[in-house]
Amino acid sequence: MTSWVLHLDMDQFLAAVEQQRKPELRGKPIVVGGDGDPNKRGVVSTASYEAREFGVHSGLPLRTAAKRCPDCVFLPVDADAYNEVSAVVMDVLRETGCPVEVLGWDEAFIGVTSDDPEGFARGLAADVKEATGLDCSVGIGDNKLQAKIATGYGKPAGVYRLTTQTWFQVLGDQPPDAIWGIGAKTLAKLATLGITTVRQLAAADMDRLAKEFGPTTGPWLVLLGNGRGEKDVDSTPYVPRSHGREVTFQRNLADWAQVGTEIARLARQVAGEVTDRPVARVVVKVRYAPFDTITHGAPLAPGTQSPPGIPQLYGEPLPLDDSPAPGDADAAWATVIEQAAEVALAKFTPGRPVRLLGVRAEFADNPE
DNA sequence: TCTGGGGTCCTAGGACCC
DNA sequence: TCTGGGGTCCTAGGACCC
Repeated sequence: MTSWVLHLDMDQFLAAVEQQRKPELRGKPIVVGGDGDPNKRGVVSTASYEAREFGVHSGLPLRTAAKRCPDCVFLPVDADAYNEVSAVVMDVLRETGCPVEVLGWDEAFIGVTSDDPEGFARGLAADVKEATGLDCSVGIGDNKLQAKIATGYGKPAGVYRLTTQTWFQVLGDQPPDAIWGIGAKTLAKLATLGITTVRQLAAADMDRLAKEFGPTTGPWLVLLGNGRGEKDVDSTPYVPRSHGREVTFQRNLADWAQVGTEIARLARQVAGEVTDRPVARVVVKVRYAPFDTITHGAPLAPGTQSPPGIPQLYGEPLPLDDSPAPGDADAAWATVIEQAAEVALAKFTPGRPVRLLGVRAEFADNPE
């Protein structure tokens, strides 16, 4: 018996969920993104395969998508619906008894020991189809990197194996951004070093890349080029490091007083959603027009870091709210987050038109 | 008509300490 | 006139991913 990493990825997940629950949309070009209005600022989250024929893909501005595909049906992102289907998919995977590491709504790694990983993968896909009615693809590899890349070759609704044995045969002549973790910037920088293929990246000098990309990233890139990666599938539940909210305005904000109002609103929203963990810092993000983005943060004072009912990490715990007016503790907590956001906002230079504002809480009890 | 919203992790520079 | 060197923590920004 050999141990494998499998990577399962739902096909055109958001679009497939919508077509599943609205049969009249099946076989049609549909786009899920933003609030479903292609005249507003927003991008495509998922396009159905029919829409992709028109050059519509994830990340494309909705307005551009509407131009390329005037007959596309545009739908808003309905997170509750996708969460529900996602939970069904992940439960099917966990029923195998294998370790399952969830990557998002529609992806997971599964650690499998088998002499027939293709058979196992096809069985999984059949179980997912039976439980949800939806197609998925499965990649098989010696590690997570290989499995993740393999899935792309399996789409749609297929199974593909990519191993150390076949790595260079499949990817050797591909550009480095064929690898998960290498994007446009790294691709361009590698090109300036004369590295334009996976094979060349694999053969590159680690010290040279360490000088160019830093002591961790440089050697890591060479390992990626060789198809090396983590094998361990970790099924322990994921612990978020931060939680935030951001908004892009349909029209840029010119008035800085309005910026303050919006930051306060976002801060109180975040406070209302952070109810069970202490917060170390609040970070405010401002995206100016046209698109340059600045962040500034402010730490929470020890003794004020925990939401109501949660012990402080340091200092005296806040008393539990047993006053005759329930909600006082919640209001105090919202004020703590709002004031930290105000301190962070004060570090910005006011004046320029603002396109996006965000507030993010960084937890104080993150692992490592 | 530019370019969402939710995140993670790494790097580099300054502060600070011994 | 000369102002080391190492370590750690904090902060802001960059790159990437779904």
